[in-house]
Parts: sequence; structure tokens; C-alpha cells
Amino acid sequence: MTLSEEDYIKTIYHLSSGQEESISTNAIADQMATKPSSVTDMVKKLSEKNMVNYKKYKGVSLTEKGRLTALSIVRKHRLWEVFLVDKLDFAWDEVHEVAEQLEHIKSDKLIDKLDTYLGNPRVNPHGDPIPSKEGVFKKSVKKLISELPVGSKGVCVGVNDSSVAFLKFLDKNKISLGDSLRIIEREDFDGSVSIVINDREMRISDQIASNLFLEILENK
Amino acid sequence: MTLSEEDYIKTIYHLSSGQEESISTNAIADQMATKPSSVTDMVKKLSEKNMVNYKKYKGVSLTEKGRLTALSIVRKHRLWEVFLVDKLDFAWDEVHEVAEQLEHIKSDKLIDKLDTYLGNPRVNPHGDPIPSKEGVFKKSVKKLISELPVGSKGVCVGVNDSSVAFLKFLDKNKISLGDSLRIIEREDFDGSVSIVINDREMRISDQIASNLFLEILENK
DNA sequence: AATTTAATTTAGACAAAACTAAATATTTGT
DNA sequence: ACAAATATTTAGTTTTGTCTAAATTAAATT
Repeated sequence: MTLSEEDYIKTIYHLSSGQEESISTNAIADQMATKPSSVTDMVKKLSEKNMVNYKKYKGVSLTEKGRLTALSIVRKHRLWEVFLVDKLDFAWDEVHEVAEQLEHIKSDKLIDKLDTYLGNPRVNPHGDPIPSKEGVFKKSVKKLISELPVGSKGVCVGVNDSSVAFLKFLDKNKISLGDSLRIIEREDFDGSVSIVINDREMRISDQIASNLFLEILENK
Repeated sequence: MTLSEEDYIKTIYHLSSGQEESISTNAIADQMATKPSSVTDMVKKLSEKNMVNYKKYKGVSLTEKGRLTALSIVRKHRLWEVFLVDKLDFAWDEVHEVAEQLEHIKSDKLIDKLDTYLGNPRVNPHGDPIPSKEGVFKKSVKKLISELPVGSKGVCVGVNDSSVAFLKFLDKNKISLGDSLRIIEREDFDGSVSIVINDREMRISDQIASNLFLEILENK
């Protein structure tokens, strides 16, 4: 697989959100900042290699082989993201560009050892799941803390209400996007929730819980 | 700089061993497993970019700009080698291939943070010096332990006598190539030497000391 | 110093991956 | 259902880095 082929496979995977959807050449071209005619050329090549299903004018979808290839790239990308944030102290929103390069490094041994070194993480700093070597992984969903049952754990990935007041509250309480969070207890009376965030326990009101999105792994 | 350009710069640097020697296109072609005519093409391009001095039929040498570029690549290569051995537990002789890929990752921030994370190492697992960000570094030399003064420290990089008996001795005493070693004291009477290797102190005879090569940094 | 040999460069071609412009399908609106 | 608009593909170029074969220069030998 060339670098360029890998980029196409990854883009097709993301555009079809892991499903078997057929993706248009134009959608791929937009996403990759290239031209539709270039996409047609590459897609033919990938079809020759049995990485994608392609019928003229009918769009593209990944074959099983293509899907596994995509998952291996996603695995590498997300493991490197964990490395950059946990070990090298990058901020969670500055890792993408570098991980984009690192994901193309070819060495199974390297990825195995990196995985072990990082403690076999299940999610990247954004809360997205990391596929296993065999391409197995849990889907993740994004939900408000107020919608989740006691015991859930996940990563803060967004806010509903981005008012200055709310963001200030988060800042004051040292809650950042990318932080890991677990729900310990919920008070039925007022909907307030007790959480552990960065090994620190605190209680947040229902208003807060209804404005903070968590990315969690589905337990299927 | 493209990947290919970087490989040429690095090869020219290594063939001229950091000096201003003029290197023949054939030598470069041999080293890179490519054809002399390809080298001529690339060398012209690098000359346009002021990375090398090139006169037809007269060979190639790096300009100052080219030398600094080469040192930056060498720095990245050797820092990644330290990472692979110290953190990921690779053996010292299996890191080259992977480091060869990692050295092309483009991110100054990444390398700065990696350097810090590794504790600003001065040498790679082979005992080769790591240039600073500014391209400054000490030369290294390879000498027998018996030739070095008390106080010297370096990395074991080779043996003079590779007889089975000697290698068995090294194995039994847990001395491996790549190990760090410091000379504590020398007994004038028999030439035996007291050393610290992997935080363990031991005494070796003159025969041993005259058969084990150390790579040390020159203190100029 | 002339000739042979070896090294190096030039010229022309190729493959990968991209692009532009033109041609062809498909979808949409009436 | 048909014309117009949009999406997709084809054909023909371009760039980068490589190659082979031929031409040229430099080095070695006699």
C-alpha cells in the first residue's frame, strides 16, 4: 500500500462511518481536497486490488479487505495520538496533524510494542475507540452526562451550551475537553451527579450535566 | 524537502563522514541501490536548492545548508532509536529500519518533546552522538577499553577477538553490545580494569579490556 | 601521447499520482 | 417524459523520481 492509497482507504472508511454505504467520488474529492477525476483513477486502482467495490457512476464501498486495512490505519493513528498526549504532553487538539504522518509507519512490531507501552488503551484522547490488532472494536456514542446511567465512563468531547458563563465554570473547575470522566452517583431529587474526573471527585448540577457531552464505548 | 531528497542528503552526509569530501555519483548510487544516472538528476535538483555543491564529473559535497539538513535528519533518526530501545524495549540491532521511516516525520515540536521525554540523550544505543537542535555535536571515536583513561564512559560497540570463548565470557557476565560502560579504576600492575556496566560494578582483566571496543564522545 | 577502460552525463521513456477540459451519465424540475 | 443541471468518467498533460541506452569525459595503461 502506498501512502496515497492508504489515505484514500481511510477517507472512504470515515465517509461511510464504518458502514457499507456507497460513497460518491465527489464526496471523496471534497474531503481530500483533490479533483473527482483523480479519485476515479485511484478508485479503479483500489478496485483492481480488491480493496473497494466500484461500479461506474454508482459510487464506492470498502470490501472486507479494505475495511480491515482501514481499521489498521485507524488503530495506528489513535495509538499515536495517545502517545503524543499521554507521554509527550501534547494538547489533545494538536495531535491530529502529527498522527496523520505517524499512522503510515510500517512495522507491526512497533505498533504491538507501542500498544503495550501505552497500557493497551481502548480510546484515543478524543474518546474514539481503538480497534484491536484483529480489527475488532466497540462503537462509541456521544451523549449528555444527564442521559447516561450511573457507572458510565467516557471522555468529555463537547458542550451543548457554549456560553461564556458555562465555559468559565468548566475552566474554574479544571474540566477540559479530552478529560476522562466517570459517573459515580445521581441524586434523583435534583438530578445532580457525582463524578470522578482526573482522579478527583466532585458533584455537578443537572444544568451542568445536561450541557456536557461524553463519548462512551457501547457495551454490546 | 521530499522523502527522496532527504535520503540523498543523508547518504551524502554519511559517505563524506561529516567532512567536506567530494563524493562520486557512483558511490551514492551504490549506497542507495539506484543508478548513477538517477543520482545525477537528483544532484542537479539539490544543487538548484543550494543543498549541495556540484560540478559535472567532479562529484558532490554538502553546502552548509545541506549539512544542517543532514544533521537534523540524523538527530531525528538517533532520537527515535533511543525511544525504540529505552521505551519500547527493542533490541539495539533491530531499530534501524523503523528509525529510517520515523526520521522523515515532520514536526519540530514532536522532536523537541521527544528529546525532553527521553532525557536529552547525547548518544543513540550504538553510542553515536546525537546532534543538538542547532546541529552541534561531539565527534565520537571507537577505542579499546585498554586504550582509554580512567573516567571514560561510552557504549560497547564491538569486539576485537570474536572467539567463542570470549563471546561466552561476555554472555556469562551479562555484557552486551549497546550497554553503557564507565571506567572506574585501572590497576597498573596487571592492567586489569574496574568498570561500571548497567549500574553494576565489576573487574575485568587486561585481556578482556584489550578486546572490547567502546564508542566514546570526544571531549574537545 | 595515444588508446583503452571506466566513470559520468545526456537523451528519451516509463510509472504513479495528480490536473484540466471535454465527453458522457444520471438526476432533477417542470 | 424531456430538457437542464449536476455528477462522473475519459482523454490527454504534467511532475517527480526512476530507468536504459547512447554519448561524452576522465583516468589508466601501454
